[in-house]
Amino acid sequence: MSKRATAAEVAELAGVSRTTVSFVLNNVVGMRISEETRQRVLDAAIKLDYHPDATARRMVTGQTKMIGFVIRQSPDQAFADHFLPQVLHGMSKAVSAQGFHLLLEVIPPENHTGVYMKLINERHVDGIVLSGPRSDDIELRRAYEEGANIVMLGQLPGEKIPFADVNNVGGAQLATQHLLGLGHTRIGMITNAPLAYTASADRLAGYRLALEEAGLIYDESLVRLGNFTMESGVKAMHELLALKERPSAVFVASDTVALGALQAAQLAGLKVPQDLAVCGFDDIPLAQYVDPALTTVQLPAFGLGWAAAEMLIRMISKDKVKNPYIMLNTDLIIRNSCGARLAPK
Amino acid sequence: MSKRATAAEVAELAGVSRTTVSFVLNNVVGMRISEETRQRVLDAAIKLDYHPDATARRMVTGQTKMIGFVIRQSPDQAFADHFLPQVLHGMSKAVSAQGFHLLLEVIPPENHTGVYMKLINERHVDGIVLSGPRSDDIELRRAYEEGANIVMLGQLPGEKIPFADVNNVGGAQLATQHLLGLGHTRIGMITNAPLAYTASADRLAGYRLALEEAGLIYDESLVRLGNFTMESGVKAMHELLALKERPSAVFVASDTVALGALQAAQLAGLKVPQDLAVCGFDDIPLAQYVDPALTTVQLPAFGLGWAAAEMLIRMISKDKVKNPYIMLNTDLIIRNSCGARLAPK
DNA sequence: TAATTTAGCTAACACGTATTAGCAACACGA
DNA sequence: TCGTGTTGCTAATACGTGTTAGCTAAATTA
Repeated sequence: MSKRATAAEVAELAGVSRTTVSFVLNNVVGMRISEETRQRVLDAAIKLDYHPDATARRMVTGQTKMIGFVIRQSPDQAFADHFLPQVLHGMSKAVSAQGFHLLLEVIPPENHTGVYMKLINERHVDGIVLSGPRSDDIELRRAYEEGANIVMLGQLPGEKIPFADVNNVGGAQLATQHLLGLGHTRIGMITNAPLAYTASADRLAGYRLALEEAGLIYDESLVRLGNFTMESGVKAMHELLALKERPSAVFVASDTVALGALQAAQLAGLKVPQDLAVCGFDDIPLAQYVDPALTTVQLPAFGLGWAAAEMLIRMISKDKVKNPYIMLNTDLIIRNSCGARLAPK
Repeated sequence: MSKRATAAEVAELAGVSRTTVSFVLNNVVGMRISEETRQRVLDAAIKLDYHPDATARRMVTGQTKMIGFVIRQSPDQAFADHFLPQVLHGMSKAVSAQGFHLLLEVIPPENHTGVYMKLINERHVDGIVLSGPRSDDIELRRAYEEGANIVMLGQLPGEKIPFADVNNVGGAQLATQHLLGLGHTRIGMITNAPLAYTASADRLAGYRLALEEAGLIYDESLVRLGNFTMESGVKAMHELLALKERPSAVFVASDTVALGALQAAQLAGLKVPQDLAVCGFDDIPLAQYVDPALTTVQLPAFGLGWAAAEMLIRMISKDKVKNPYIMLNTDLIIRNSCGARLAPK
């Protein structure tokens, strides 16, 4: 590797001082440089293939121009999730548009939290986006209180830390309203996860809200809990179908769980959507390929990543962030499993 | 944000020199420090919540302890690919095991290549893993010749640049041998992409090799070209089935294309695998959910990421890399579409 | 002509660390 | 007493840049 050229060498070749080189190459305003000198410097820089050293620049500016993306989940889980790539894409776009770079860090939950705090403490980055925050993370809270630049992906109830999240309530409402609009009055629900998960509780709340807005009463006997897996969907649907007055539609707050639910319904001899309407949540890639194609709620994954990174960079730049709590809305993707494409009842 | 403590402040509090602080905190061997002094330094560091500044450390060591992962594809494409998350997972694991960090950079192909060379030129990273290298990338070649630490994910024919790649020949061979072992003698093939793509040509070569090893002659009329999409699979399969002597099995060198092929076969009234055996390539998540579940070749995505990062770090550390050309083998995942689970013919 | 401004540039400092060379005090053997 | 080690520490330098303060000579003004 040929030795790197420094600004000093450029200065020498151009016959000027290092300061002048800096002024020319950074286009510093207010500094009087003659056109001739400027050209000499530029020529020298090109001739020596000079590139300013990012580290030295970091040193003197005090800015790393880097943000960290910390994934605080089991790697297997985080990387299996189709959601992640799109979030990354959004972050990448926002970050590079601002001349920043993206540092990716995966911290298994069992690891001590200090591991990712090092990113901030040792000044590897100017701030972090934290995916999968945990409520028992005391170091996170302390870092925030000490003024660290942190944006969470997903919210922690009762915390004031800035976040970007999906409007789970609204999304569930959307799905439920859609089913209501198709004439269903007895609509079951299977959650995506135990209610300890904020997203899960919110989706249940959205379901309930839609029902009550429509003048229906919320009936707890129509609700079952899923836990991320297809199997939990099978079990839950099985129970719902065993009710003496079974629902004519089911909102499943997770596509994966919905796949299990679909399977259970078909196993019970029901045709979807003719005998039973089903609506999912997440819009996983698989959703459009299963039979019947799954009507579902699409999450703004790209937008979420983009918004989180954008807000973080604003915070770093000391720009005013009017509202550090971002909620992105969802879209309803209508396919075949809900019956909207059949003749209306 | 409370002011950061520096090593100098720790030194003052402990009543020693800054040098001593450095020796103690870095456990420098060969330096005689009395137990009492050592303790005083450690206490002071804790009391001041001291964390060494990564930037200053980079400055003096000349190492960034960072590697860049450059994705030189259209972001939409790169992030839609299920392959990426697993590769990232592998890299993340290798990288953190060596005390390195991972910088993620997405460069759309239309962008000037200089964009990612800045990562090296400006010393943001010690080396890069390049995904989706292009043969017309002259800056890449020049950087390599100048001694830059670069590992490619996937190979560029005729280049000496280190790479980690999947053994596409071997994988295709595996799939074809499997079909041969089931008694098929007239085996068609649909490629994953035009043959200009190395991976595509390699998979075709593996197919041919397996046939010839089995004493069969390679028949070009049984081969069709796919181009990444389901639609191309539909078309190709349609053509193969229209042959007057149609194949009894088809090896499709891409699961996505295979989905289209499956669809076409079923549309033609054929039952898979009874009437036609099909084998895919890639093992996309969908593969196990379609009906029939797709027999396919699984790529070592995690291993690929891990190996590439690992090798790069070795190069950076000036460790001898015995063989800078890594080829990882594939696994055959036997499901239902090939007929291996039926009674043997 | 003297005083002031201005154009065009540079000297010097700061950022926070790792590391080499060396210094003072003391112990020990001859 | 002198030389030779050894223990425990420190002074000083280097890394490559951004930036403030200031300097010289020429141009302008009074």
